[in-house]
Amino acid sequence: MRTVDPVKHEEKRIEILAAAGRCFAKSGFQGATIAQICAEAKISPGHLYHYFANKQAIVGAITGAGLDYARSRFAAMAEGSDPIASVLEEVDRLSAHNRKGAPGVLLEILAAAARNAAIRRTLQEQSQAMRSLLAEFLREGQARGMIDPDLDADAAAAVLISLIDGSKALSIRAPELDTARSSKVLETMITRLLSPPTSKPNRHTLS
Amino acid sequence: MRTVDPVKHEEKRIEILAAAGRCFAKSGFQGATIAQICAEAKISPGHLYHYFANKQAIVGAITGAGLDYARSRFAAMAEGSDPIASVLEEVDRLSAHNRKGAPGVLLEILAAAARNAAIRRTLQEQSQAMRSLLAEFLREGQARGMIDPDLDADAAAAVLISLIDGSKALSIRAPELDTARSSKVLETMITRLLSPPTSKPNRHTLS
Amino acid sequence: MRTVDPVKHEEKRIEILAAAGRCFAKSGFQGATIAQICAEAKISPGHLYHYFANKQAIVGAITGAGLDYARSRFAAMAEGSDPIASVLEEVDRLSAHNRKGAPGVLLEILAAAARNAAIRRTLQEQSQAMRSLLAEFLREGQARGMIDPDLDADAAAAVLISLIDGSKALSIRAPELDTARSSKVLETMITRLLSPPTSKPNRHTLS
Amino acid sequence: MRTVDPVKHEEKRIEILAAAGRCFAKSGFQGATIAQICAEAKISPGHLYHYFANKQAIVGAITGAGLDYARSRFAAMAEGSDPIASVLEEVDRLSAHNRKGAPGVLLEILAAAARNAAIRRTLQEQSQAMRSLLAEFLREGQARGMIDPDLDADAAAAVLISLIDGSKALSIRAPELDTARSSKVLETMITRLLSPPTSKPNRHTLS
DNA sequence: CATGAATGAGCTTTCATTCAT
DNA sequence: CATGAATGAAAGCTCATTCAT
Repeated sequence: MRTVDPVKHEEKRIEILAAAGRCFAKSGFQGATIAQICAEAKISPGHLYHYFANKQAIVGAITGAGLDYARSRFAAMAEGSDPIASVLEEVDRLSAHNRKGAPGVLLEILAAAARNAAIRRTLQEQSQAMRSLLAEFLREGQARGMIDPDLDADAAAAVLISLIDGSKALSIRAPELDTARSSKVLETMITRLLSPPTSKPNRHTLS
Repeated sequence: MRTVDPVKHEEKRIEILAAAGRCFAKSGFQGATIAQICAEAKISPGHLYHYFANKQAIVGAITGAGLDYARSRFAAMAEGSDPIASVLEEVDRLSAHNRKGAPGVLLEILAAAARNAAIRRTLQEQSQAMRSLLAEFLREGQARGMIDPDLDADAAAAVLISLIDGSKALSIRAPELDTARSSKVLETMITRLLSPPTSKPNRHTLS
Repeated sequence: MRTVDPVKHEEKRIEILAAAGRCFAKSGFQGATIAQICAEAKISPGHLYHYFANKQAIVGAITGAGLDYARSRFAAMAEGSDPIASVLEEVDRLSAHNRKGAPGVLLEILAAAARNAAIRRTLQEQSQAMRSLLAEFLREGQARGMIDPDLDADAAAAVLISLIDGSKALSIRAPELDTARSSKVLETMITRLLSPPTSKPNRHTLS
Repeated sequence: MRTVDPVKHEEKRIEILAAAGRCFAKSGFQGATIAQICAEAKISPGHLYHYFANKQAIVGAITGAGLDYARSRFAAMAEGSDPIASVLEEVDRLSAHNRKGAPGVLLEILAAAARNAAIRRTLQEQSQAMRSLLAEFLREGQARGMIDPDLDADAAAAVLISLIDGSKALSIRAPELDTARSSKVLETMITRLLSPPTSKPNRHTLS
């Protein structure tokens, strides 16, 4: 009788998620209210429940989307020819949002994951996927002699990912800090970690 | 008949804070309720307000105490003779709690700081103090030729601190990961960052 | 599907105000609880806050409405031809409620105004408006030779208004008193105050 | 064993009542808290309950004391030779406090009496006593030809007392008003009400 | 006498969620 | 599809009162 256009439905859903994302970034998962999200998305509270079963579902979707994005970035990374440069670029890009003073929703997700099993599971699945991608990329680099062959690729991938989390924290801990300077240290650190022992050209990042 | 024992009062206060800390770790700052904290501390809701003006004050005290602890660790660090070894030890100690699966309250503080000005201020003050301590320590190491003299000490200190935040995140993202392996990468990374360029003894950390 | 009927909303608002008025008259501004008002209005506690931001707003609306009514009566007064008769009629009408034993909310407003700046302001604005109306009415009477020209019209207006407050108090102090007798004295008093000195027909009010 | 000095006990009781009176004047009967009263009286909450069974008892005592004072003033009145002058003086004195901007606790009592049976009873007993005193005084004046013999003494007494309530209200409704001017109207009004019809010397109050 | 720690019922207010229209 | 009125279960917090010391 009524043709529910699934495309339109999906579009609206995404629109609501975007609004929710803005609210979550501003007020946190618990702090943001359904009313706030509805106002931002310009729909009524009742209508929201046509798209999401409850608030938790919105949080879950945002969490998934946020992590999906990060993972997609990592997938794109595998295409570069210089593995270290690719990693640097990616880390830089993902911590770039910090410069705006908006820490985004990542810290919120991490804190929520510590308490909420569903979020935790999503986070861990996405993290594992990212880690696999990155580790594989590092191993390829090792095979090509461009990355320190002694490095534990899996563990190194995990640590590199956690650097991004750390850089989000850094933007809150020290907003007054010159991001150029801290980025440079970050790059030096990653470069020195990944570079093969004999080659020392990476030292140039400090000069 | 007369004097209130201020010692007893302080003891009770600390007892309540401990209970609150447990609740916050379990449910988050917003998720934990006054009733929950009171039950955990075995006092009545009304009585809690003899010790704290409001919930925010409890959050503030917990935040302050948690950060104080971290800072006190950094102050102790300055006493070691080998600066790199001292840094490694401290980073290790502060991310050690992760192994228990209890991420503690640090991620909660970071997420809360993004939205709450009072918490943010506390966090930033403590962070700055820690950064100063650590930067000074690094500079001394540079003067003694034990740390790369080209390193931007202030920025390096900031990044090192954020590594701890990252390691907390890591413990949630990948609890299944062997902490020994990730710790080793972490140590390698720090060692290579801090070591002076000519000396290559630090490479041994991988072997 | 669409428009909120603003008429219905306003009707409900008035309904709630009426319920609140009954509760305030029974229990006072502080004594009446939100739960009590909701029960009286047959709505849920949460729903009340769709119509009023907080309890104070309800008190303010009741205060405003109560005083508006009194002022509207004074405005109507200016139409009589015999000024003294008009004043008597109005004073009588406004203290008439007392006979039911229900003192209404006026004394509550007066007591609250002594401590609450917002209520005080409303009360004073309304009082000033009433006083201006009444003073102007008296001055017209003086011009027409029907009111004692030596009378300070502004001060007399203020005193006449306070007579109504006093009559509310009287109904509580002495409910057993014959209202006909006290009303007669009140009328005599007002008549003798307002009448021009030479004419003595006003004395008849006692006979 | 322990000699409870009943004099000291009574003194303390009065001290507490004075403190309570200040708090009630500032915050109202419901608004003032036991803690506030204790702070003002410089005693502990527990100790307060050695002197009063509960808060209601304090309110009752304050109510009684406040009304006692007013009644005592009326008793003193009976000694003057010119009855009208005595009444004027008394009304003036009792509304004098208003000039300080402090409306005192009378309006609070009136509002409370509308809802609380115990307070109402106290108020009505005291009011009746005052009314009897004043009515008798007026009757004596009538016998001596100094007060209008046609006046209903009882009702007039009631109305005169309510004038004082009204003047308290006036001080809140119109604090900006010149008290000298309103007092003068008040005096004129009372004088004209009470004066015997033939004598017209009272008119001088306006000149 | 005197203290203040302790209680717990009850207050105002918020908010995810439902449902008649 | 879409609305927003309506619900009601908490939440944080207050405060009169009690009681061990």
